[in-house]
Amino acid sequence: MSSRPTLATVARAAGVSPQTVSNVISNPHLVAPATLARVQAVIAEVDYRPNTAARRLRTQRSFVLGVRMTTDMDGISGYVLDHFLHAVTGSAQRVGLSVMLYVADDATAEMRIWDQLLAEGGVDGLVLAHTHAGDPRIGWLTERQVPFVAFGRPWCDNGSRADLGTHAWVDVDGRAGVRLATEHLLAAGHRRIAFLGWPKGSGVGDDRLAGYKEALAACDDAPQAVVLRCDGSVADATAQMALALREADLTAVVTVSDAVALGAHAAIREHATYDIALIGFDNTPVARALDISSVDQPVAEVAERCIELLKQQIDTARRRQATPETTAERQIVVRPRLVERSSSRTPIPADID
Amino acid sequence: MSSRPTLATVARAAGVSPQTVSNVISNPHLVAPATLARVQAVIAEVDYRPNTAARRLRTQRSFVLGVRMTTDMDGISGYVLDHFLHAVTGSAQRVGLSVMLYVADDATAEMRIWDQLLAEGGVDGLVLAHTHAGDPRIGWLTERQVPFVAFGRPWCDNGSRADLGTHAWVDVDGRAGVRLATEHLLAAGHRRIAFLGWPKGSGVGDDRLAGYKEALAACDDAPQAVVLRCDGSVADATAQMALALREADLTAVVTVSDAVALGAHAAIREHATYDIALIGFDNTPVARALDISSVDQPVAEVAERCIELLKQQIDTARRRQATPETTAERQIVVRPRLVERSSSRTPIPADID
DNA sequence: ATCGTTCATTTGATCGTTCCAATGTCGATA
DNA sequence: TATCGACATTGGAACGATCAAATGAACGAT
Repeated sequence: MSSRPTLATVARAAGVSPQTVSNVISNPHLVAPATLARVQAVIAEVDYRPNTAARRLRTQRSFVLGVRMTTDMDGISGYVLDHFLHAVTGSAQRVGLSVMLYVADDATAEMRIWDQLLAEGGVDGLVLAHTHAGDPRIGWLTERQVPFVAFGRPWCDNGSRADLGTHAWVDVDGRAGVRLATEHLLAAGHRRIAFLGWPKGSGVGDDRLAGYKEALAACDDAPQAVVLRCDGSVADATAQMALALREADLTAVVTVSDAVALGAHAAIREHATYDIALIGFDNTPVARALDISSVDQPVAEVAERCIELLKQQIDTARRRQATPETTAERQIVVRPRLVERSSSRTPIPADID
Repeated sequence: MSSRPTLATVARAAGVSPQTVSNVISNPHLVAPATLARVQAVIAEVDYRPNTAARRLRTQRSFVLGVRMTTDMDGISGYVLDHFLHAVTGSAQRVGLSVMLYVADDATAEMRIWDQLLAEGGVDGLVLAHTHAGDPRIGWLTERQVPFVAFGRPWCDNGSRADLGTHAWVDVDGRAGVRLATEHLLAAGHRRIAFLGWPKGSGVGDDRLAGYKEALAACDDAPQAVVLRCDGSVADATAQMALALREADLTAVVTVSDAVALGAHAAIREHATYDIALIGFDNTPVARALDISSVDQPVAEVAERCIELLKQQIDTARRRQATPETTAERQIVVRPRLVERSSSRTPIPADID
């Protein structure tokens, strides 16, 4: 009934003290080369693995990140968060951290859970998503000096974009993404391009819309902007798109999301007399399935950056230093890319324009 | 600079020994009512929380479950696993366990990670998905007596259904689900119902197909079975459905998945001269968005059962008893339900039949 | 009055690691 | 030769809880 080897076991076998074995594992540079090799050989031979519970107790660190498990009822866009979570787990794993999930019904419940996790020493840091300006959670974490990073800027949902906070976040440049999509259509010769977005006032939605306008403004021909809006659901997207098809002579549409693109797709199939180019946003399986071009969020890169920022905070917080980086260095925007599919390669009708 | 209170702190304040405080928390029934109340008052007052690292070190348990984070490239069906993960996290949380994620590229990598997690004392048990007959992982875990439970039966993918293993699993009765869907259509008067499934040989797919056949066989009118197959992709589903529409006079279709339903939906919209009833499987956001009826997998219940089974194993494994339950008691099948939407309420054309 | 039980509580050891400070060794410098 | 500093290693304590066994008190049975 031999139980797992411990530091002491290895130490005895290698003829050194437990502390030296500990150093071999955590601070190899403190150990003389010859000793290092010998101890490492013993470690390999007896298949020693450090006990994380003991390490956590002694170091007062958990090496664990907390992430809230959400299920967007909207669903189609939940895909992005799902992939983000996957990427975060991978990135964390690579730097010796692990990801622990929790669920909470609302912000209050979430803070209650944090309180517990932090008090019990369950987590060293947190990864957030869906932050908004004035989000109580941000203040809560900041006050308590809890290391955390958010996926997404804390947009103001009233339309203003004053305060992007001082906390660490990583976001995808939605404006650049939509601009990319619009420019792609312009380059293909389209001159009657609509943008089908969300209601005015959503930070993310307005940002993406801005990208559309920028692209048009930068175009020599200066085509007229056609801004359509829907509530974000597939059904309403279909309705609004159908309506627009009756009134305007469009050759292309850029949508604020793939859910909306799906709705637009249906309307086009049903009501358009000729094929209309379509580009969505998020590059979800639905877009892939229906061969709809879409703007792809580089979630893997976002995740990698998040973990970097978080690890920095955790490491410096431990040494009780003030965080040295400036706010700007802790707020990162990454560029999305356009995934071209057949939906944006439709021929432009000759009799239009 | 007051750090968090410990057992000793509380013990001193309450005038008892640390062990008594420990009992108040973990075994209240061992403590006299008066003492219990007094200690609990102190605990509340100083806001004491037990340190998990210390508990884990002493008890040699982690109270953590490992779950592999996957991202189905198929995507649309990834939705089910996503919700399952959410539910598992919630159920675990409710019984004092937490969920830790890890990623792995293949079964070998996964076992390597397990080896590490188990050796380091990182997890007490595992939750698996996507098991199949002869899955090397099942043997690996069984040999090492690691508590685990799987979502889904370990189907044989060669068509036989001999061995469902002796390990614990919870699955959704796909056959019953499709039978439910088919019966619903039969009750509505449909007599020309097709089933659009996956290629022969997939355990899950064949099981669902069996439900279709059962329903038809149980019907007095005994309509003819029309079994269509596609590779599971949206595109191929569209193609196969379009083909079938040209050859057979169908009034309704049941599909093996929502991805396939999406494809069928497109084909119907494009090629059918009259509206054809449609029922999918998985009740994903896509089905909801397009108002397609679908068979809903009760993932919350599956998760709850999984956690129950797992907790049992963990608790008994710790006491080094042989697991008392029989295999049958550790293999649970739960029934899905049909979510009716407009896609299955289409009128039946009069000139057919 | 003594003994044996049960119940409530305490004592002391232990889980496996890392922190902190001390020790010993060596070569370089004065 | 004595002193210093840099380096390699060690000893002892501590992290905060629980286990296992011992103690003490209360109480009915003998």
